[in-house]
Order: sequence, then C-alpha cells, then structure tokens
Amino acid sequence: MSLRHALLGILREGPASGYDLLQIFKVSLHNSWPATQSQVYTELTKLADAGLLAVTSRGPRGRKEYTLTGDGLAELQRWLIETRPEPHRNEAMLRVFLLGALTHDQARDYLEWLAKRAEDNRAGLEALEAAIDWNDEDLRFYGRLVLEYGKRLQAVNQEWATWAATQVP
Amino acid sequence: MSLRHALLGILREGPASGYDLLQIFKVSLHNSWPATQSQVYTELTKLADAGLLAVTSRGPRGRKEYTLTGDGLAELQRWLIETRPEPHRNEAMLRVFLLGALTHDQARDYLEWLAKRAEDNRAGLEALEAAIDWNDEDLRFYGRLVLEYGKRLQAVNQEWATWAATQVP
DNA sequence: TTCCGCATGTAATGGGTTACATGATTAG
DNA sequence: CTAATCATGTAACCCATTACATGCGGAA
Repeated sequence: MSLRHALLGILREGPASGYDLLQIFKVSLHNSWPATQSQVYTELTKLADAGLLAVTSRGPRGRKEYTLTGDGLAELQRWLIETRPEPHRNEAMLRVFLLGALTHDQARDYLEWLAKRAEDNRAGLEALEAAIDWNDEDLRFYGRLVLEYGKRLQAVNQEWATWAATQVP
Repeated sequence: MSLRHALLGILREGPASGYDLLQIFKVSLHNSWPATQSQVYTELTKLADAGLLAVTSRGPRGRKEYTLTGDGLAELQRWLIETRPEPHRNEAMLRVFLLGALTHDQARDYLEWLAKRAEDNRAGLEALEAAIDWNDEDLRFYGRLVLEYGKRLQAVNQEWATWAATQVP
C-alpha cells in the first residue's frame, strides 16, 4: 500500500487538493509511481477518514484542500523506517525470457524497440531536468537523486538492449 | 495479465505440473516475475478451461501435467508481438522521493541499505549463473540475456545508491 | 454562450496476496 | 512411524484500472 504514503509524502510540502496531487503524479512521480484519478480521490477520502489527513479548506467547484496531520506524518515516517521495499515485477524482462517463442527477426525487433524506448525516456528526463526550477527544498533535493537514477537506469537499458539485439542470431 | 503468458512460455519447453512450474518461478523467474502458489494453480485451471493448455497426464497425489496447445502457442505469440510492456512501478525510488520526511542519518541508512541489497542481488545472480547448466535451447539463450541485464542493473543500483548516500548532507 | 479546464465521485472488473484446508508419497 | 516434500484447491481481502457520471467557473 504505497499510494497512501506517496500522498502523505507530497502533502508534507503543503496543503493540496486531489486535482493538484494528480498533476504532480503526472509530471514528477509518473516514472516511479503512476496513479489514476480514481485511485487518488478514493485514497484521499480514506486517509481523511483515518485521521492522517484533514480537509482544511474548500474552494470553488467542490474543491477540497487536504493537509497532513501529525498522525499522518508519523505514519509516513514509520513506513519509511520500519518497512523496506520488495523487489518489483519487470514485464520487459519477462518478455525477453519468452522470446524463444518468436522468430529471430521478431525477437530482434522487440529488443530494438526496448532500446528506442530507453532512449526516448532518457530524453524525456533530460527535458524534465531542464524544465524544473530547482529550489533547495528537501523534496527537490531527493527528487534530484531520483532523476539521476532515472538517467543512469535508462542508459543501462539502452546499452543492454542494443547489445542484446546484436546477440540474437 | 502476464502470469498467463509466463506460464504458456515456460510450457513451450515441455509439459509440466503446477508444482514444477512453481519451482521454476522460484529459481529462474523470481527476479522478473514473482508468482504465488495460489495464483499459479488458479491460472492453470483457467488456461485449461480456455483450451490454451491441456491436461495430458496424471500422476500420484493428484498430479496433473499440462501441455501447451496450438491455441496456447498462438496466444503467446500474439501477446509478444501485438502488445508492449508498460513502464513499471519502482517502490525503492518512490521512497527516495519521500526521504525528506526523515533525518539525514535515517535517509543515509536507507540509501546504504539499497546499496547493500544491490550487492547481495548481484552476488546471487553470479551464483545462479555458475549453478545453471547451460544447454543451447532458446529459453536458455534468452535467459542468459536476462541474467546479463540483471547483473548490469544491480551494478548501477549499487553505484547509484553508494553515490547518493554521499550526497546527503 | 460555448468550450476548456477544474474538480470530484462511484461501480464493475481483474489480478495479486494471504490464509486456510487437505491429503498422498517417500525417505530415513 | 514420522517428518519432509509433493501436490492441489479455495475464500477473503486489497489494490489498480477502466468506465461511467456529474457539474461549476472562467475565458474567448
């Protein structure tokens, strides 16, 4: 259950509405933790019911602004300290594992597509880096580390996929 | 719905029981696509009902051996050719994003733990590589590519996490 | 006044995890 | 005989995705 903690974490920066949070998910968090509109709104309601968030103001069009409570911050810290991430699924690699079911040409196509996607992703991250105005806040600081990771990861993805395509007979 | 295709793909190598498949998931596939016992058995039943697999023999203790059908192979190929993987969630990075909620010491601990885990994973992959007896079959060939990817990925993970830990004030 | 963007909510469905439940066979 | 391993199945719960459904406010 990590969406919950992602929301608590973003709200640590300051109050925001569900709509605001969705925009943040679209730009900064999309690469590490995608979330849908439906999911965000239902989770916010649950978090407010549980007392981890509070509705602190209401605006036009039914807009509700949520603020992190003391309990919410405590839960976020507990989760970060007491639990550790599980290794995650990698569908791209599962597919490589199964490529023996295709012809060599088809397999090579897939690997070349992976290389291209990695290159596109890398370019997207460079663009994001240029677009963000970096203040010295905590989230910006750690966001920078995540961005650096993304760039390194996409570089490896691209190098590996390019190499792998040459290995197919 | 990828577990379905993972099962079809493994059964392309030859008939196997649910129990056999679980062992394969434990050793070879655990890193790219973990699956639970419960999930494997229910999915096998569904696949047989759909005609993508057939029960071709029965052994002691109710053992059922499943064989890939023509329809099953066709579905596997269709999935590999017509669909492409979505980018996946990365909980480890989500956590980095949220580390501003902790003290610098606690954040550094987490990053150092990540580095250590990457090192352990890498060692595990080396051991796996040494343990596998490599025949020249398709699945072995592509399995080798996946293994190479795993090693490169863990190397980047380790380098990045080690570097990131030094960046924390 | 019309369209776009803001803004929220819910229902159906599917996949994954945990837990429960059972029992046969074989090696020591 | 007894423990470990082989072997399968099901129910409850949670999370995520897709689709449906609604409506206000501001800009042109």
